[in-house]
Amino acid sequence: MTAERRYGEACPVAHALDVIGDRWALLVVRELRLGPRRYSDLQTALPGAGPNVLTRRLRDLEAGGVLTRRTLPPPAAAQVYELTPWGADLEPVFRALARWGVGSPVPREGRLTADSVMLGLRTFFDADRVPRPWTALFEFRLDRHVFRLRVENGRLTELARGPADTPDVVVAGPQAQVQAVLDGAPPWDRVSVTGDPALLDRLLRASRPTSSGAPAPADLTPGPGGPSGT
Amino acid sequence: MTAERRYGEACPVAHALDVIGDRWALLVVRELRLGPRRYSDLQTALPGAGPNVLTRRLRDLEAGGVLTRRTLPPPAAAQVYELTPWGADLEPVFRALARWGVGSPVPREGRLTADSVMLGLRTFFDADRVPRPWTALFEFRLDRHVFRLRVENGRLTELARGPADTPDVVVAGPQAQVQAVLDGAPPWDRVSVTGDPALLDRLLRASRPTSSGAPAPADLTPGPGGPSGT
DNA sequence: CCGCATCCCCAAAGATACTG
DNA sequence: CAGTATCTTTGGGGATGCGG
Repeated sequence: MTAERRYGEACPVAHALDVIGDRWALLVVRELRLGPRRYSDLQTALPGAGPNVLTRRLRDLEAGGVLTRRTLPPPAAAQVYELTPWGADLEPVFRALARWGVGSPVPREGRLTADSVMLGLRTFFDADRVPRPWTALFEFRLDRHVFRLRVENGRLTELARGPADTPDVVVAGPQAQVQAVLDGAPPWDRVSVTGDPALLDRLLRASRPTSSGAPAPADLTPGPGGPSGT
Repeated sequence: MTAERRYGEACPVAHALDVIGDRWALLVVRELRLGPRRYSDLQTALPGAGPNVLTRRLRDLEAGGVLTRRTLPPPAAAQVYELTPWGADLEPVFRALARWGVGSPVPREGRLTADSVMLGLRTFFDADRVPRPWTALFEFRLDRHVFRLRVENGRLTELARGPADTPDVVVAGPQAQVQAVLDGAPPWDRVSVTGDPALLDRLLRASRPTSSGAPAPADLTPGPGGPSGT
């Protein structure tokens, strides 16, 4: 009998870490924030985690009540992992962590999963930086990954995988270049923006990370500091 | 060159986890939330972490910019660890984690550090559940640990280690029993409440964890579900 | 193919002893 | 008091393989 690898504290924080504190655990959850995913999706999204570790984390998180394994109905009998309601309640934790992470003194560098790029828009979206009654529907295509994002009455009401129905704006291109656009750079050679670019600009202004809760600088300076990333 | 034990993602969440995602790291930070502590304080607060692990975490967190090691001025030349401003910015992360953790389907059990008990009051304090212009000064003594807690105009403005100056209420006793009182149980045999008990009751009503952001149930039911813990 | 299970190896964590 | 040294144990990274 191993000496219980948990913290063994009644503290809610320690308890939370017992559930989502293991390596890769929270990143697995992140990849489920935009909807169910299959094992292989997670594998490609998190190449650093070997199959054994990934399986282990999925089992642990399932036992912990964070996610469930569901086998899709017979026609396409694939199995997917999805967050439980309690797992979905981790949203504020992601917001807090992401907002803290962007304030890091050391620059962050490396890859970004497509999900992570899109989640950055949601994490840093600030309703106060947008005209009161504003409604728009966006579609983003990062390589093969397609997302839709809806703003209704100045609130970000939907961010999900899959195409949008009659979008106002479609942004499409290689992930790295779409990322650059979301970070404030002008549309590049291989990025196409279909529809009103002003709508996109408005969205990006509302989604720029700010160090505090303070309003963002008025100008959209390119380079680092964009919303890219959860 | 080892294969870099970090996630290697530009995602702010992954980056945050690179800094505070290692085992014990966040609990070390928790123990510094109420002010500087010495190595031995941390050791007794986190007995599960061996001295080697503790030292490692402290060095890592220092390198990560979360805390600093400071040697107190000559008279009492002890060295203490304390949070940097950026480290102190982890407050919202603790709030989010703690509020998520209390919603766990599996009951949490185990010890609680004295700091953790007191931090629960701050984490779950809700200004909306308190009369608008309310001011009070509390002192809590859990075994040898002394804390002061100040409410000014309905806001929790101070929670720190050390005695209070002319407190309105003093709660003192063995930690386990003070904990029970904070969780809603009536004062036990060895817990003394000096001053107006109604003030304490008012504080505890404002600090009960709620599953959502919803108002707490009107009655103070004893048993599990108290504010105990970060 | 997809969804893992198995194996090997090394780096971190746990435990204990000891030292400036 | 504030760690370092040492040893053992565990978990994670990486590759390969296998059944449905």
